[in-house]
Amino acid sequence: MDDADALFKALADPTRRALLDALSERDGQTLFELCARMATAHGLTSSRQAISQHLDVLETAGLVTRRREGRYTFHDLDTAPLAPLRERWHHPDERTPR
Amino acid sequence: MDDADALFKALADPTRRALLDALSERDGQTLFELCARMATAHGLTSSRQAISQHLDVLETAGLVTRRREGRYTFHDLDTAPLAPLRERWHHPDERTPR
DNA sequence: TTGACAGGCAAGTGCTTACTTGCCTATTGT
DNA sequence: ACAATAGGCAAGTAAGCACTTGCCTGTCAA
Repeated sequence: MDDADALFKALADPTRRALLDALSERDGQTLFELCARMATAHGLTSSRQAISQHLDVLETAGLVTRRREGRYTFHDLDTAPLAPLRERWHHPDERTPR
Repeated sequence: MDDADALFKALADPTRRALLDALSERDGQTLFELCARMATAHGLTSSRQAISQHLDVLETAGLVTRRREGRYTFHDLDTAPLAPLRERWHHPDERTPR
């Protein structure tokens, strides 16, 4: 699975996109913080394990990095893999609609 | 399924992304043209029906429009649904890495 | 008119994936 | 020390999805 495939597969799930939303508001959230935030702010009722597995996928895609400190694991957003996505299929000058 | 979900699901498959690539090079291709292009330029060995179903998904996501003329169905790319994708999760001014 | 061409429709199949369940490890506060 | 906290690991399940198979419709050229 190449990088692009991992990236787009990661973005395909609404829960994972909500996680990126949550992390874009504030970096360094723990798994439990993200679980609470999903339940409240995003109205999702996902279990801890489900969220953890989603974070695994996001980490594989390079969108999330983890750093462990003591018994806490903090999650940070990395938007770098999204950069090539903006270039692709985006040539408004080349195709003027009407 | 909301719009964003349809969009990201559509982008999740590599064959569908290749179809968007092919259509971004030239609009107005027929199903058989796209089949041939997938086989040659993109090295994919997908059947006609498979490609057709992929185009259904892309059409649902609003990324491809179809126009029928006689016995031909021409396919056009529409990048408009991709626009909100550029804004989301990308605020480089708000998060300066390092 | 008849056959070839371009495409549509729908059911079935097998793999992927999101989620659960159950248990385990490590760290911290009292 | 011990219980609570924070999280990891792995197998099982059920739904989704990509693809095939088979057949049908509409269009055009000879």
